[in-house]
Amino acid sequence: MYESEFEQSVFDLRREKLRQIEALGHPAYPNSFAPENLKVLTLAAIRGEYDAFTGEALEKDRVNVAAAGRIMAIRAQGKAGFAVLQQNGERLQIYARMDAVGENAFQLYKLLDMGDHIGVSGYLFRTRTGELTIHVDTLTFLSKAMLPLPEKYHGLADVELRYRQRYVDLFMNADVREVFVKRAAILRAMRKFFDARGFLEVETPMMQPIAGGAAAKPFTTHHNALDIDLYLRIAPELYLKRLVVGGMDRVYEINRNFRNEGISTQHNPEFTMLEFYQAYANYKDLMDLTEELIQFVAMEVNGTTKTTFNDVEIDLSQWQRFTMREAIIKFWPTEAEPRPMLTDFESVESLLGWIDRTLEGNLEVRAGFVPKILGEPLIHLKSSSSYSPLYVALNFARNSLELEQAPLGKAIAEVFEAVAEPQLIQPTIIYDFPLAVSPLSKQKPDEPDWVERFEFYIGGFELGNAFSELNDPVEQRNRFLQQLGERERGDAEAHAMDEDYVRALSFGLPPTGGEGIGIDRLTMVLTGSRSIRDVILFPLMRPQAKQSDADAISE
RNA sequence: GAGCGCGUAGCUCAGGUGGUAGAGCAACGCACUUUUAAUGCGUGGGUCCUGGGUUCGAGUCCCAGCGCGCUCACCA
Repeated sequence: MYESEFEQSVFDLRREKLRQIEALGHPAYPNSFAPENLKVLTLAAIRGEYDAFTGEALEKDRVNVAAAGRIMAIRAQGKAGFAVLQQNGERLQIYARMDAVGENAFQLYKLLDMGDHIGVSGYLFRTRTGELTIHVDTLTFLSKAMLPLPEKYHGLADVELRYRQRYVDLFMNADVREVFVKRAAILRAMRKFFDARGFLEVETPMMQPIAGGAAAKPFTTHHNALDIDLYLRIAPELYLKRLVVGGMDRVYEINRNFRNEGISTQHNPEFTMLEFYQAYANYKDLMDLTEELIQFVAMEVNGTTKTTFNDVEIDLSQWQRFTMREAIIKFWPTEAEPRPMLTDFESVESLLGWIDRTLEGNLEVRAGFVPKILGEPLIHLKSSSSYSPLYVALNFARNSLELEQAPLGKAIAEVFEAVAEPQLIQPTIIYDFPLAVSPLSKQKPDEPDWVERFEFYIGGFELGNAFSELNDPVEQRNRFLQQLGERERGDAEAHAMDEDYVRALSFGLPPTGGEGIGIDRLTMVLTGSRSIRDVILFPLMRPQAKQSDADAISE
């Protein structure tokens, strides 16, 4: 049954112990723990109630309690013994002595192992060292740990084992449990926030015939009875806006999206997103709402707007706002002058002019920043890690502009991501995005090449994306057609045509603001977790073949 | 997808320059009726990730593969 001899022998020994426990008259797997005349309390409730009581007070008026938990430490001492029970993240010590529990129960006690579940009843007292402890009268066996627990001092430290065997990680490492308690609190706070503002929580399809609403590669699945391929959704966006057309003026959805792309400390193939839509609002309204929301959630969850991420203190009550073009100028590194000016972003020619001045000015001067590789094809640049991201981005922008592979807006967005994004540690809203990278957003009235869209950043990565929704069906159809063009040119992430969505818009979508917020990433920020896998209970791992399977495969 | 690092007992980790594998916890046995990383005495436990190669000899060196982590790319 087990690959290791050690685990198999422990398992066999524990089965023998279970047999002995049954021989003493205790069921090996009882159906419940329900002592007579005594309500079973949680360990948290007992601690909450009696942690403040002195030993004298507990001696004067005896408090009888019943509780259950997993044995996390056990210290036998002749005809008595201590054990520490753990339940729901709370711990409490128990003390069992033969003259109190009787011969039979003490025999049972001696058959207990770390990891077993037991129930006890008895009275509370304080030991010589002052620790609150249950003096056990009756001992009930509940369930056996058939495998040995990890080391009791260091716990389970191997990162891979922690993700693969989260069930062990959770009861061994208290802080892991805390992260997921907070994650639940974050979801609760978000629902509270939106419910209080008249938003309706809805659920839209996760299996979609057209995977729309974002630029990403979808997972494909198949429905047998209908014999059709379906996609796991990459975003709920287009369905939620259909609901706004239908008169649900304020809706939100919190659930999973699936994107068939790379895995990193910031990306899991399935991730949780909050998306919400508010009729008669625009992106400026959502900026205010976003700042309010993040602060509210932080206060509800942590009781403070301060949080520490990557050893940097972040204040979620202090927000900055820049346009994308302003951000490039502001965050342009001084060692890489000339810094661009707003006019440089006006046309392909002006941008190319600035890029050339910048690359020439830096050539050979600052080796760490700009290596001498101007002539190289960009395919090598993109996948190489030996050049500065800034340099790679500038070259990519320049080459794609010269070869007319990308519009001006796409090049500017490229430069922005390389220059500014890593520096956006404190809460920052970046607004006014290029039309070219925003197929679903509404144009700015005075600058038709730019749209009313913003993203917000905390800790150096993007947490949310919002815009004034494009509600002109004719324009939307044109944008889809443009995306189809990019699809034909090989962009697998370009948007597909969604005729029914255009039809929905044709019935009239009111001016609407919509936003998506990555819950996993927000949880990272609020819990100080560096990896997204630390805030997802079961992150996707490559399945591990057993040795016997591996042999079979290789044959 | 690329680069770097890691993989030794159930767990946490040691194992200069190649010489047949070790500690603590856990497990098993004994002692111990207020301990708390309990203590004392004793015992067992390993395909050193997998497969090749070099060598008289490989945990150690070389090659390939697998898994994980980090960085980068894609992306949220």
